[in-house]
Amino acid sequence: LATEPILQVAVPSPVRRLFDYLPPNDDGALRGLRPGMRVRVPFGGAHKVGLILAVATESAVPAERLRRVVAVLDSEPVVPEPLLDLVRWAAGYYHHPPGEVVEAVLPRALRGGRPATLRVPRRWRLTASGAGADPGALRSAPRQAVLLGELQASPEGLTARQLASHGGAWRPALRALVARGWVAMEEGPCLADEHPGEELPDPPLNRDQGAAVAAVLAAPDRFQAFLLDGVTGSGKTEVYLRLIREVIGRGRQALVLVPEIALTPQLMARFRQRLRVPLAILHSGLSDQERLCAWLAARDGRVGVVVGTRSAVFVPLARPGLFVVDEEHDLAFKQQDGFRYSARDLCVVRARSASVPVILGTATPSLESLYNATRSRYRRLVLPERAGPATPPQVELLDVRALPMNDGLSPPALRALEHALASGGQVLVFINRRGYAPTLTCHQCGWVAECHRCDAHMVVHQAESCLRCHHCTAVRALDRSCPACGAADLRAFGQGTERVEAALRTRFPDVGLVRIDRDSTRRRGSLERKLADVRGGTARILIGTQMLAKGHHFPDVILALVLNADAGLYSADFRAGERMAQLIVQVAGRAGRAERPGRVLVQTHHPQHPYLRALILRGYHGFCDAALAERRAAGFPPFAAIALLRAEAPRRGPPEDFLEQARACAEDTGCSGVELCGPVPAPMERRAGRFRAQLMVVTPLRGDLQRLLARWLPALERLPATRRVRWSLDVDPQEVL
DNA sequence: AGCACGCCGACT
DNA sequence: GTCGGCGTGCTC
Repeated sequence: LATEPILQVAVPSPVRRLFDYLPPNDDGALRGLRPGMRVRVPFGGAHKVGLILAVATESAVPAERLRRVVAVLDSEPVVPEPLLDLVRWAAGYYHHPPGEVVEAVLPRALRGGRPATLRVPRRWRLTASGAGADPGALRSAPRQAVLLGELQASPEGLTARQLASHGGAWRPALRALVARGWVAMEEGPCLADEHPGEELPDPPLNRDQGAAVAAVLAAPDRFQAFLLDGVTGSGKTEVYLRLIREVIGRGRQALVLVPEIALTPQLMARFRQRLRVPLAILHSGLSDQERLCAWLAARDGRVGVVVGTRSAVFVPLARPGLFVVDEEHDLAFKQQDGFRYSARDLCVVRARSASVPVILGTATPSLESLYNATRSRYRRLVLPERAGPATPPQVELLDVRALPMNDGLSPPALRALEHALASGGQVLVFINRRGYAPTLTCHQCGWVAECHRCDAHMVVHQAESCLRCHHCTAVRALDRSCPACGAADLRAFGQGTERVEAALRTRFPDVGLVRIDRDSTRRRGSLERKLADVRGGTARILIGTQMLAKGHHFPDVILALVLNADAGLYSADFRAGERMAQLIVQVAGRAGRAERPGRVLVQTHHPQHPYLRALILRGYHGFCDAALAERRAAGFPPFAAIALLRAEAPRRGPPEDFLEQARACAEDTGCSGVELCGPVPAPMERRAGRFRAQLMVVTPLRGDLQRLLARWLPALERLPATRRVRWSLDVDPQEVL
């Protein structure tokens, strides 16, 4: 039949295109085949579950090669149209196979082709008022009375199946009990309790907060991106809360993205106290069913707010009203493998197509966002003051050149530490390296413990008595004598959190101390326990990696020491300086309150470095001015758009061959305004046993980059050399390593 | 990515 | 004589 529709399907495969199929043979299947429905299709030898992205009237594929859909898996689209738009946009922008983009969007529970319904049955249980209800009020409603009695006997709630097993027309009675407010339906563990006992009163907004709220509410039905640039403690969350409540009041939903799971509970707790709507959490720690539950609830408009990490940017929303990206500068919003999307950037794209505001909040804006604000693409809202009675900490450089160092601590740093402890305060020691020491070396022959699979040193982990590679999974026993010369004179060089902890325990044996890093918080609940020790005052010295710099506030910390800031100054990655500045400011933001302003000491061997000087003398925005001037001069982002083509293989040759051919392909496209850098070996060429190389594409104009990529990728895919490497394209890479 | 097909070495 | 190596090509 000439009139048969052609279904353009995204099939899970690394191929950068859609596949055309004919509708299934069974009768009636033609009715309403629409984009967003899942279909089972023959693909190669097997069957796969794909998603219809478009329905066309004709195909470029010869009719004899078209195959038929085996089954249509949904009677209604599972993915609503606005989210399909995001899929199409993202697949185009990131030049990623649409089938893999769909995999990122669809909850795992829907990828296998099972019906888009929860297997966790709904339950009904008594509410607080239902538990205290007087059964006498139900004298004229015997069914309700029976039902109430059954529910009273089952505090964990009853499912529809359980209720039906008692026979009779239970549904009207149940509906009546729900209407009385005595019984509530429950979806499952992913949805937070629907109604908190009491809504806390609003704290007053200060002038800047009020202005920020008013600015966003001035046009709630129009797309506008706001950069909420507020120092730590300035009350950004309160601004989000007020806006979210307005949005909910208008019957709309809000999506709030946070960089990591650890930050969701505190934000949820706060939202729960203040918002009388069902909330959903979405992060990688959920089970498939919990995730599906939250996803469906958001899609069907049954929750007012979704709080989630990176992948939550793909949650469908029935009535979006506001998007919030908290800590927008955080690297965690960029997926670092596979489909390398930026959740922050996609959030802005979503807001634009939904015609609603998006707020990017942070104390340390990324240079991209700051630049967007100066170009008026974003509107900047500033919260310059801490909301409570706190004063910003004083940041000072500590020139440690030629000073005798004790386990990474200089004498002035130790004196400051002693002084702070003596005056009854807490101290935070920040060192961005876990383990005991980054190097183990033989003092007799110079042998260094290296990873067999990476171009990296093994890190000494004293507590586990082992050597670990921080770039792959390699672990081995700590050598007792030198494997090269046999001498029993191995020494650990450099410092990690574990060593600083040991040194400070020896020096301050009577002072409570906690170490917070990935190693010491691996066990469930241990982070919470440590944070409780800090808040309760039993721990007065906190040592940790950047885990410590995120989210938590420690009001009794009156001194923060940054031990190794220099790592960010001379890195191969042009963003390293920006990350260092953000980290220092974030660490500084953890400390101090009004009566005890905090002090931050940054140890450095480069006190004259322009980045550090700008940061100390003129604050974070002073640093940004300096860094932006340098980026402009170098022609780097945000003054250019870049993409990185990476390749890796077990041997050294193939990645460079492939990238060399890729470079030739790029030149053959004849695109102008494009600069190709490389191919060059990655800064750590061998990692986990694989050799890595990269080719960077730089264009002053973003449009030129997209034009090039659109022509380049099809040519790249045809290159025979792709067979011998694993390759990937990273548009807007965050780590150029 | 999988999975086919296809052309050259060590085994029953 | 075959089982099987992984090089190349395709998936509507």
